[in-house]
Amino acid sequence: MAKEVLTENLNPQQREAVLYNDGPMLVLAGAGSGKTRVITYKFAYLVKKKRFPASSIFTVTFTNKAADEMKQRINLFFSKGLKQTWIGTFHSLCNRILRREIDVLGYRNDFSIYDEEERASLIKQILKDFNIHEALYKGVCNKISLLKSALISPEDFLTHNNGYSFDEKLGRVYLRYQDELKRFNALDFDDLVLLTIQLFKIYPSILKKYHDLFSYILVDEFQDTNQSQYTLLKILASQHRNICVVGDDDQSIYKFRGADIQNIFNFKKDFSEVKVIKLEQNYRSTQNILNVSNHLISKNFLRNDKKLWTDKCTGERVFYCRLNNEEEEARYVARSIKDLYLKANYEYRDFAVLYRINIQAKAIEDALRAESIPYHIISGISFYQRKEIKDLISYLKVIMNPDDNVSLVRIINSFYRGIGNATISKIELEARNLGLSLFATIKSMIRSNGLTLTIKNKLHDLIANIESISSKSFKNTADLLKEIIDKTDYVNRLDDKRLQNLFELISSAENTSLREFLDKVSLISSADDSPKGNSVSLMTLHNAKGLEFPVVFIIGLEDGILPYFKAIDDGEELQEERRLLYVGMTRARDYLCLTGAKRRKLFSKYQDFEPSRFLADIPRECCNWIEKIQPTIEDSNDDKAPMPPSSPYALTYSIGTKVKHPVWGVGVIRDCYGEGEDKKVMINFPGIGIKRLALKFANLQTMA
DNA sequence: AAAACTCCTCTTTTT
DNA sequence: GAGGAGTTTT
Repeated sequence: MAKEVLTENLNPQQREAVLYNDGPMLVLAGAGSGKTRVITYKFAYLVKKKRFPASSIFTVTFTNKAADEMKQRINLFFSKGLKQTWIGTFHSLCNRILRREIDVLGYRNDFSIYDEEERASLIKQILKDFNIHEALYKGVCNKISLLKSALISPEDFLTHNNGYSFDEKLGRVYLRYQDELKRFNALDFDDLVLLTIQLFKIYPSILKKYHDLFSYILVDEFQDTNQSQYTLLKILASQHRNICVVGDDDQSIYKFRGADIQNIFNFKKDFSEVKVIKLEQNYRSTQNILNVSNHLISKNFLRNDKKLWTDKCTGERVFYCRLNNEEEEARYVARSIKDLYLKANYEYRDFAVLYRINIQAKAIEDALRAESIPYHIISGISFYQRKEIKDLISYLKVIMNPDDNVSLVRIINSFYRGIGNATISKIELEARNLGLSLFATIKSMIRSNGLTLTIKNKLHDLIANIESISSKSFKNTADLLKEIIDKTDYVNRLDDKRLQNLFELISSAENTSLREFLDKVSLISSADDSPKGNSVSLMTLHNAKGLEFPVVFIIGLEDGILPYFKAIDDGEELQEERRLLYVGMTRARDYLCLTGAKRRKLFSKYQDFEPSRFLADIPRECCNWIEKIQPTIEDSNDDKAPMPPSSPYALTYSIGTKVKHPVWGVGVIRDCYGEGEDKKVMINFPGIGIKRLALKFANLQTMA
């Protein structure tokens, strides 16, 4: 049975946001204020009550995870489920449009999509050609991406600088990069949005088609849009002006990737008739946590003022503890986790440790391991970025789009070893001379005589394999992948673990066409990072956005770490660091614990750190403020977790022991206290809860 | 193709 | 001061 659109389930502001649909609306949604709820209800309301076709609502977010969650929650309102919808990320929705329309822009619709790595290898190649130090590629990639997200074309960029500066060179690299992408029939992530804009600007008739198709635009995480994304939204909304954007300027933490917080303020100017709604009721955190967070963020200037409130209780005080060094900090965190785990009714999955930079995780890992606390790290490295996976995907890309030189070179290097860079350069030079693709050039060079026989044989294999695979039709992409593996000796060089990954890739390719599969793997980065097992989560503050945990630790509250030293001299960046801390704090439901170290190792040398300047922005009366700083003497025994087992009882019933109780069944000992006859245990019985029992009467049985 | 050497960086990373 | 990437040497 489909869920009803019951607006009584919403608070007044949420309801207003759902019911209002006479033009542009800006919903300023504070952390934990139910913004996804508003978007899903609004979607359902528009379709069920206002008779908008579901396929006419362009609903856009930033991550696949968010898009999937939204789809799922929207589908609950429709008994049959929706089939044709436009709910997705900017990139996936643009991709969908471009796959249909791109031919007018001089690309074929079997274009490849390049990720960071492929972009980097193309840029490296260009730098080499231009005799520019190749090691600069990272900075060049970044700058080009920022230019593209700011809608500055190579031509614009070249005309706006006037000398032989570095920018002049950068401009020429940028120009060449775009030309090469087109020659390879490839788009990078930025192009997906950029070319969609171009398409609409150059071809009004195509724009008309999509104007007629989309009658409402819903945008999530609007504060994270860059200029090109916002431009696309403006173009799409220009006719009917039915656009609702939801966001929170206080949670804008992706400036370094081009996100422009200014878009929130521009929205009010560009759509002067805008209706602004603030969602300030928070359904997540205790009052203490909100007090602390509100105070902190209020120190930022240039923001839409908001004050989160809750009808939850005051809750525990926010902890702040400063320790001597990173090891002690980590030990403090680990022991606090264990302590809370044992004393309160929390699972390990209820805890998160958040940090500014990835290297901070190391000390925490060591400490958690020492306390045998299970944990997992949520990081950016994904399944699809592994070498063996990307090699296979490159093979698929060449099969779909033989002009894709970056992928072709990659598969030559990984599948047809023995062909070195010298040979590849020779072929590339020839390709330029002939004005042919690399693939066609290789074909012609096999027949000419400028190469050794061994190399010719390898190249012949390459061409023959690709052509034979391309000419066959496969039931699905899994079979295609198997064929590639059969025809090459690639798998012989892989160890078991990598082989296992390949099997996983193959099974994920069942039931999809080549095109679908490549779109999926190109536009997904992190392969479903759903929390593995019941363990503590470790992640950067950036990765924590959108999540929530009952207990949150934020470590490294030091000037130089948070705020990071590179951001300290720049007012804008300092504000972003403050927002980063704010995002971290507002992840917490019940407990928030901040820690810092006096001394830590950074860049392989010990340095002293002052407490974070942000600590001055939070009200102490909401906190428990502890400084565990010992000048020199190693003295860490006074803060050991409360569990030193010494009596015979404690030995048999030490923490973690599985026991069986005649009434409650099997449980795990969480705490053990008291002496002799009065000894009591605290036991967590799964599904029943925590019981405190006197050991004398409990009648426990130890289990293996 | 592996080994040795040198140089460089050292923040965060939705697609 | 470690670790990665690129380059040169064997």
